Amino acid sequence: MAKEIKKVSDIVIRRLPKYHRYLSDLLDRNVDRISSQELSGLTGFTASQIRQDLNNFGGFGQQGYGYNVQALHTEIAKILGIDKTYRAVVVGAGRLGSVISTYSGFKASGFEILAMFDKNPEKVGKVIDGLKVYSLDDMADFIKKNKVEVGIITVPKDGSQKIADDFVAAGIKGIWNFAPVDLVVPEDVVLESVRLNDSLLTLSYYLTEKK
Amino acid sequence: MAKEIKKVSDIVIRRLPKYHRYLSDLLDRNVDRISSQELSGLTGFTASQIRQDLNNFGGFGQQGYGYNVQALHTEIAKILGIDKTYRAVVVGAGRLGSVISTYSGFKASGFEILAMFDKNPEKVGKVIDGLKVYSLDDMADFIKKNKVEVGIITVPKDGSQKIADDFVAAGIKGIWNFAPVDLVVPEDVVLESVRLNDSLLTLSYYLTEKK
DNA sequence: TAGATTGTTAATCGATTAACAATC
DNA sequence: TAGATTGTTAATCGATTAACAATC
Repeated sequence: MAKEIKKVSDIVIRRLPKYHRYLSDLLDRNVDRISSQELSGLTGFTASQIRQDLNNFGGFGQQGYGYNVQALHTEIAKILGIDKTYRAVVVGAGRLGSVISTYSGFKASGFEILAMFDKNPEKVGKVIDGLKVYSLDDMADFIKKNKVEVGIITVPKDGSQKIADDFVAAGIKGIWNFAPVDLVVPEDVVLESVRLNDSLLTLSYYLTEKK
Repeated sequence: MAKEIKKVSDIVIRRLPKYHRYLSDLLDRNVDRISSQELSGLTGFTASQIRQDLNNFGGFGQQGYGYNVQALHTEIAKILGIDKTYRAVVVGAGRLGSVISTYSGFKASGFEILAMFDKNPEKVGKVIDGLKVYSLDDMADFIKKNKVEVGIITVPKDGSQKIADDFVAAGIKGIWNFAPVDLVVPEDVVLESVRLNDSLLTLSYYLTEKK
C-alpha cells in the first residue's frame, strides 16, 4: 500500500518516452522479448536503472526471460496515457502553431487539436493547416463548450502569461508552453514547457567549451 | 589548478540559460544588484544552489553586497558563448525549418543561419524566409566553403542519421537536432536534441496521473 | 564599525549502481 | 533441472541544502 503512495520522481517519468520509443522500434522489428541488458544497449541507461525504473510501476518482467516487448510497450503506453484522448487548442496561428497543428505525433500520442486562436484579425476566420482560426475573444467559450483539456501556447513571450491565465480561467487542465517564460499556473494545472532557447544556449555552451 | 580541471556537470549548465534570462529581465528593469536570496525568489532555485552554481565558474559576487546584475549577466553570457558567433545551416525547408529560420532568439544568441537545404527539387532554388534553399547534394561543399560550424536537423526521423553523418563528414562542430531519434555522432561533435514528442508524452503522463 | 551576504566546507538527501536471492 | 534474468535490498555516488567563517 505504502508503495503505491510514493510518487514516482520526475526524472524517471522523463525517461519513459525513450523506453516507449525503443519498444515501438522493437515491435516494428518483430522482436518479442528483451532483457534489461539489451534495453541498456539501446537506450544507454544501465540495466539496473531500467529495472528500477520499470519496477516503480509494477513487475512487468519475468525472471530468466526478460520483458515481453508487446506487453511492456502496452504498459508504458498506458502509464504515459497514450491510450487516453485529450482535446487541445493552439494559441498563435504563426509558424510554430503550424508545426504543432500538422505534427503527426500528436494524434499518435492521443491529442486532438480542435482549433487555433489568434489575435490578428487578418488570420481570424481563415483555415490554416486544416484548422479554423478563431478570435481570442471566443476562446473561453470554445474551451468550455468543447471540453478542451489542453492549451498550447505558441505566442511570443509577452502575451503568454495572459493566455495561460485565460486557459486556467476557462478550465483547462494542462498547458504545453513554447514561450520562453516561466508561466505561473495553479498547482492542479499541468504545465510542460519546451525551452527552445535554453536548448540553443546549451548547444552554444558546449560548442564554446570545446573551442 | 585542480579546480579548473573539474568539469561542470550538465545539470548545472542547463540552469545557466535561466539565470541569463532573469538577469536580462533585471537589466531591462534597471536593477543593478541582486542577492542569491532574491535570485532564488525569481528562479525557484535555492540561494545555496545558486551560489554553488555560480562558484563553479568563479567568484562573481561580493560579500555583504550580492551580485552586480550587469557584471553577472555579462559573465554568464560569456560562459554560454553568447558573445561568440556561429555559422549554421538548416536541413529541412519545412514548417519547422521555417520556425528556426525566422527565430529571432537565434541571432541574439550569436547564431547566424546561412542557408537551408532540402531534398525536394520543388523547393530547391527558392527563397524561404529570406534564406536560399539548396539541394542536399551541395551541402558538403557549402559547409566547407562557408566554414559552417552548426547544422540544424528538422527533417523526419528516417533521414536524420544520414544528415548527421553528412554534417560530421563535412566538418560540422555541433548539431541541433529536432528529429525524434538518438543520433550517433563522434565524441568531439556536440549534439543537442530537442525532443518535442518526449515533452508531449510527459505532459500526457501528468494529465493522466491527475485524472 | 556593524550588517549583510558571499564563498566554501560539511551534512543531507536522492538517484544510480552493484549485488544477489527469488524464481521463471 | 540448470541457466538466465528479474525484483529488490544495500552500497555508492553525486547533487542539493545547511551552516558559518570570511570579508566587503
